This record gives sequence, C-alpha cells and structure tokens, in this order.
Amino acid sequence: MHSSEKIISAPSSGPGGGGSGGSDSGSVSLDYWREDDEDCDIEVTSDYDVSGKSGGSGKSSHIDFSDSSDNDDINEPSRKNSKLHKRKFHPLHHSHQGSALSARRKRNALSARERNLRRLESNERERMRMHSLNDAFEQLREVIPHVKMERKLSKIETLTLAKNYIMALTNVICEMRGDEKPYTFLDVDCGSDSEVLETSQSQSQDLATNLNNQVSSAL
DNA sequence: TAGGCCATCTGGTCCT
DNA sequence: AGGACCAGATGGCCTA
Repeated sequence: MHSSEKIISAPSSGPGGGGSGGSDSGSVSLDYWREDDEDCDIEVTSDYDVSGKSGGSGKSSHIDFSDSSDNDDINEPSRKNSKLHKRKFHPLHHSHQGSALSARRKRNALSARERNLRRLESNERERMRMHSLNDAFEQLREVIPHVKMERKLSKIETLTLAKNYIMALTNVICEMRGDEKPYTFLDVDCGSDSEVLETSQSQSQDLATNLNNQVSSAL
C-alpha cells in the first residue's frame, strides 16, 4: 500500500548464550532509509539463529510503525491479546498512569527510525539479560546433585532440585545442632517432571544421610 | 501430532 | 531519561 515500505534487517546472528552458536554482534543494519518517510510503515525483520539447535528458526518480527496514535495498540496483532489488555490492576501502577501517558506521548513523538533503533537496542539488552540468566541456570545445574541424564535439566527441574538440595542440607545442619529437622520430604507436589523430581527427593535424602554420616565420623 | 521446553520479541512498569 | 525487569505472545525444536 505504501510505496515507502522499508525493510530493516536486524542482526542475523547466533544465540550468543543459551547454549551454542554464534554471538550477538549487536550490529544493526538498516537496509535502506529515506529521510522523508520516517512515520510511514516500517517492516522490521530480524532473523536470529535461535538456540542454534537447527540451522536457525528464522524468527522474524514485523514492527508496524504506521502512524502511532494513542489507539495504535489495536493495529498490532501481536499486542491484541498481550498483557496490555490483561494486566491486572495495581494501585501503584494506577498512580503512574499520568506518567505512563506522557511517556507514551513522548514515545509517539519519536521518529519511526528512532523508535526502531530504541527497540532493537532494547531487544539486544533483553537478549543479553536472558543469556546471563541462562548462564546462572547452567551454573546452578553444575552444583546441584542429580541423576545424570541424557538431556540437561530443564529450568523448572533445576529450581526444584536446588530447593530440595537446600532443604536437605538445612536438615543436616539442624540435626547436627540437635534441633528438629524443619523439612520433611513427602510426596512430590509438582505434577510434571515427577520422575526426575521424585528421584531428586530420594537423592536429597540420601545426600543428607551421607553428609550426616561424614560429619559424624569426622567429629 | 500434541505437549513440553525454550529463545526471542514486545510493551508496560519499576528503579536509579 | 534510560535501563532493568517482567510477563504475554509467538514460533521452532524435540520427544513420546
């Protein structure tokens, strides 16, 4: 429809962290721009080699910056059902409505090019943040005892095992002090991953027993 | 093929 | 003001 449709390619790069693959260069290549149509429709495509599991899933996002009025939310399909509409009421948030509105006005005042650049930079930061979060998960996986498996622990499994591990160690400490054990390992309360978690719980108990024995013999 | 898991994008909100 | 954080949406990969 618009003769001025543009294609902006975000860096086509590997996942950086998150497992394998290339690194996020962070470079942004604007295929082409014409100064005179900053507020026209813009299609932003970004192709990332997601997780490096395959040749790249070729995720692409399309940002429609067509005339950003206050009700432009409904113009963007991906936002129709987003939390923009589902977010729960929060008094604190409510009190910030004014500033949020002015923020939106400011955002709308930015040129399409500026907004696009900000968005790409924001995406890059978010990717880095998630990568560091995944690094932390990886480090956590390395220090919690678990049954060696073909596949790596999922995030929820990692967190649950870590919790069980902490509980088991706490029990050991309390037992050494002569206090009552604060935690008991009963049934697995998590529906999914039951096999792994059940194994982990018995492991946690074994671990606690072993630790206890070692400490006792050392004293 | 359905479901689980994951990476990424995105916009709102919070924080410094 | 700008970055961090958060959570919903989306789509790809993998496995049972």
